[in-house]
Amino acid sequence: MQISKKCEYALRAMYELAKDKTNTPISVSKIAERQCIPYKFLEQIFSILRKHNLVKGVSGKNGGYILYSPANQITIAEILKAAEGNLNIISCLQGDETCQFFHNCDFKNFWTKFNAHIIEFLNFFTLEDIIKGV
Amino acid sequence: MQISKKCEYALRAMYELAKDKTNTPISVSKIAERQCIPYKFLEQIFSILRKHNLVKGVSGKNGGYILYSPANQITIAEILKAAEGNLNIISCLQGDETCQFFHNCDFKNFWTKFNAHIIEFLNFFTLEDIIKGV
DNA sequence: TAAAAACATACTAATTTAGTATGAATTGTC
DNA sequence: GACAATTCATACTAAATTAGTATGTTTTTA
Repeated sequence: MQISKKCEYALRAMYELAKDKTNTPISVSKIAERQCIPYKFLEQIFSILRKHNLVKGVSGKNGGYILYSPANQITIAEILKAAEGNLNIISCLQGDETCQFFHNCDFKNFWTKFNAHIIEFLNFFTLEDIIKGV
Repeated sequence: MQISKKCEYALRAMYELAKDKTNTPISVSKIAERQCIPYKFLEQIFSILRKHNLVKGVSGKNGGYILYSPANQITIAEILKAAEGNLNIISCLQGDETCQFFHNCDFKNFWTKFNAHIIEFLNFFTLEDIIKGV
């Protein structure tokens, strides 16, 4: 039940982009430095964020990344989902049928509600909210 | 952000005890069999649950475990917290000062709220609720 | 006294997480 | 056109965590 470094870094990186109002690309190295994130690890994370259309990459000199959408339209859920792959708290919720009790599970209702509760929260807040201090 | 097997097993084990209305001890081996949990792993889990006063152990032949309190007084939060050690979603919330931003973190408000949201949910439901179908 | 159980602790194997390494492709500047 | 700064791509490795085993001792009932 821990938030991974990857998720934390993804959020912090997106936050750095969101804070910048110049709308010019910011390089991975600058963000890595500002947020104390290992450079090469962050490069990987940006690659994922780009593939999920959360950022746009600008190649070449003076290149970098910018947000794909306005900060008030990017939810925390989207960022975490991209970084983590999914937002399911337990594998049966993503269709892992290897569980003995997959088709008759006394906990499925509970897990489903719990997961929905979490996702509802993460969907509610955007990057803009973090900038405003939550 | 995944629920560990340990947590899942702890919940299932507690649930097995809660379902039994005879109030006589149930052995680890019976619960392991009923819930398809590796026996020795489950023994360890019960040891933890006992230390957290969630179950009482009865040694010797015909021994086993019984719930420490009525099922409607044992919350899911208590069980998960015992199994996991804590319910913090991110290490800074449990006082990990190694983070660069420990004293000035733009995300602390958000994580605190998120964590509270999760714990509130887990505190609300008891074992009895699971038996009733959530 | 034998069997069935909890209780204790150390070890190991598997998996996931976090991070490195290497290099190709793109683009602006001199 | 060369060079530098950047993204983009992919494979590898090291550290940490999770999941599970192994080897006992102690307690209690029949």
